[in-house]
Amino acid sequence: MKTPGNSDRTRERLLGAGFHEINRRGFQPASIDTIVGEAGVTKGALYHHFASKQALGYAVVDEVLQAGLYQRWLRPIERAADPLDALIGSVRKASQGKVGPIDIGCPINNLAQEMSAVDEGFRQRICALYQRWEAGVIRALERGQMQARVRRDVDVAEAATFIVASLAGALGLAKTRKNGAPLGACAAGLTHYLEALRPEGRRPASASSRKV
Amino acid sequence: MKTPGNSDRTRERLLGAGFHEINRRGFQPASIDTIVGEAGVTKGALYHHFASKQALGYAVVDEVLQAGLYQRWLRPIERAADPLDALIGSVRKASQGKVGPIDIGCPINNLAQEMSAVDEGFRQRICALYQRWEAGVIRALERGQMQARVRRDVDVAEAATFIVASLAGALGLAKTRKNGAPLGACAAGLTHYLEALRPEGRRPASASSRKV
Amino acid sequence: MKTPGNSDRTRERLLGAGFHEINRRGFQPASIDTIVGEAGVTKGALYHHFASKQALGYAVVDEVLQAGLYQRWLRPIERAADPLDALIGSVRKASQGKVGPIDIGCPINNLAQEMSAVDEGFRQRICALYQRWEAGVIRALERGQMQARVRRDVDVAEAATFIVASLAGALGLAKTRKNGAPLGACAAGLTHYLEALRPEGRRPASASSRKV
Amino acid sequence: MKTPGNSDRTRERLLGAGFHEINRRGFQPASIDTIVGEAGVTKGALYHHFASKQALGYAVVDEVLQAGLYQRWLRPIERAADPLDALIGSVRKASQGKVGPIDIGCPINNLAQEMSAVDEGFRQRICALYQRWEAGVIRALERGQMQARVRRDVDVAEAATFIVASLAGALGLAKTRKNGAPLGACAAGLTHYLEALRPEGRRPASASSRKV
DNA sequence: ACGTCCGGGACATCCCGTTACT
DNA sequence: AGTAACGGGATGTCCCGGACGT
Repeated sequence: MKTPGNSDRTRERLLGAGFHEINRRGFQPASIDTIVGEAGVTKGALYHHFASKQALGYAVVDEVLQAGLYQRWLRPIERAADPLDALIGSVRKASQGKVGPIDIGCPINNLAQEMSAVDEGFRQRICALYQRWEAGVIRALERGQMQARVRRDVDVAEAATFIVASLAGALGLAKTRKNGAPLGACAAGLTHYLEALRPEGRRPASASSRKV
Repeated sequence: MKTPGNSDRTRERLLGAGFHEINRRGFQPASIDTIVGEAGVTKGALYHHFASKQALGYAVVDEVLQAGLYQRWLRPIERAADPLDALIGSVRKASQGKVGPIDIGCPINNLAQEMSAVDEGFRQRICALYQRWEAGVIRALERGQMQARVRRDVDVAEAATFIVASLAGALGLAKTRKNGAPLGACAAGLTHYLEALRPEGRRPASASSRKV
Repeated sequence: MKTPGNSDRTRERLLGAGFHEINRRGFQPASIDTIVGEAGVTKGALYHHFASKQALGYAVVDEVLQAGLYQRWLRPIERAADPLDALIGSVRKASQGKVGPIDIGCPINNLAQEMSAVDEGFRQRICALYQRWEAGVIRALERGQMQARVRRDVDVAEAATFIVASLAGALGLAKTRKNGAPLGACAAGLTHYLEALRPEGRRPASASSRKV
Repeated sequence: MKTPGNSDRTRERLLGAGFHEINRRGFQPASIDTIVGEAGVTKGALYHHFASKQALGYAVVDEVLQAGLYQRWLRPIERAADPLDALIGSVRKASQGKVGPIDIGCPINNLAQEMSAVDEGFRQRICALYQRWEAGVIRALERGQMQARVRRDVDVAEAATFIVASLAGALGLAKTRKNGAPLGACAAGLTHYLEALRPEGRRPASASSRKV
């Protein structure tokens, strides 16, 4: 049980349980006892791997949230033939996903609201996460520009901020509403928004006659 | 000292201190002792006015947050000649406001992220708040339709959800970033978005040539 | 049980139990649980009266140790007809006292050795205690000078420091030895020492022929 | 790296770090983790050399404190031409030494106060140390008797106890006061004390006219 | 001879809410 | 309406020592 090879596994179990608890209750109310119980280890093990609850929280942001962000939002638009459609598609998929209490909501947004004003280390790490997110969206928009689906004069950084903000906001609303409808509204809204960013000629006439 | 009528003042001091602490630390980590200390009363007084910490939190949502929402986001668009411009104006004003740690961020969003999955009573109250917000935006959009600034076939409820989501998201981003830039991006984004909602003829040609 | 009148009694029970535990184990190893158990109250009560374990420790020094010092060492020499004899008498009495684990040893010295280098607040308080002790001895020596039992040219402050140091040291030795013999040796030693402080003529010839 | 012969060096590093920590914080609050950190080894190494924290403490007393006692207090009076002057000289030297937080104070006294009533093994070891100390002083007094500087009828064991007690007490006071003055007072006091132990004729007339 | 991982348990602190009292 | 004393319990942290591997 105490073989050195188990070390990494223990660490990951703790990260997983930590992420789960932080996501369910928030970081501050998250109980160390619950986390170690869920991970199936003792507090001695936790404090061997992490210097403090804060350090565990930081590691959750740096490793778990980062990986989740990439998996769920960045990878789908990374190599898609049409990055803008892929973006909208991700949102639509999220809106139809299981409405379980965990699948819904945005862990990054949760932590951001709770910890930004309380702990500078968290704030910086979450900031970095948002920037990674925006960077991914920026790349998607730039590829859209190359495909002539987005006007060249669009401030892609600003647009990316708006897109990420509306996504985070919709995920938050969905969590409170307990259903995916806000994400659907967000997908529709972003579709309209991107429409306004298209070159003149490519604005589809059909869109204006569809009920949205 | 115990003049009659002090009761209401005590209650409001408690609500104020409660709002302040909840906004600073979150509801769960907020300490009753700190709240009563800030309000300048003792715990007995608090528990005379509120049955529990939870009841105080509910009252903060129902009274303080509701009033703040109206003041900051609903009233400006209520009787404005051009409700859509008033909406964008509010966002722009928020983006330029003092970047103090309290002025920034959205108390509703904070509580929503923290408490939605934890306490059903909070969730419902915050839901009601969001619905009031959306209702106000819906009325603005409907008046926009009457002014022929918004197409008749637009699903105003869905649009309102999108607008509120992007606002809440941008306020959250601004809190994490510690500056109002995301709100600026949101204002710009919403401007573009509303543009796509306008009737064909009224789409300003100048907008498409402006750097945004 | 929760009447306001009980407040002082609870506080004193805590001080008593705190003194007891600090004296038995030392301040740092003293357990809050043991203290409250011995006092028959709960931790809530303790932290209502004292902000921290440190604050309790400070109060023990300021109140309990101070009172004990006065009772055991200062009052006996305060109004004695012959202050020097009273001083020696106190030491002799201590050397014959019950050799229980508590009666022996010097609580002040205990705390001094443990905490002087660790906590500045303790150091200052213990310093003040020692100074009170020396002040009492100084007054005794000055009265000895007026009674022509001590030479006028003796540096009474220095002598008082030496006397207090030898007392504290002997009490410490007695604690380690688990018997009062070191105090007897101290009484004998101080007798000799004071002899050397007497005016020429008053040096008793008999003393030099006694086995000491 | 694991050259043979490193074992002893590791042991001594642990003893050194153990002594340092015990002297700084006391034995009970001393942290094994801090000790091994300071020694630059890991806990595995410590528990290979010592069965427990207690065993390390015992070894510190038996080896480090014993050596320090000999070096600082016993050797100077062992072969001195005039052992009594050498004794006083040692005290005076200590009173003028660097007033660093470590140079001052008496490690034996520290441990004695903390552990005598708590751990019988410590008590016995410290007792043995004190007895070694007294034995050294006894030999010095006996040589003083042979040099006719001390009366033959003096109880040298009792006198040695008094001298050691006053030394330990003065060292303790010096630690609390954070300066060497108590040691100066002790040197002066012991000078007077030894004066009273001299044979009649050898009592220097000059001493009684000096301001002391 | 010594490093790593981790178990079991104690520690000081804080917190919410109640009771007796004014 | 408001206060002070206090109960019962949970929290994050740390700590000693042992099991295991090299």
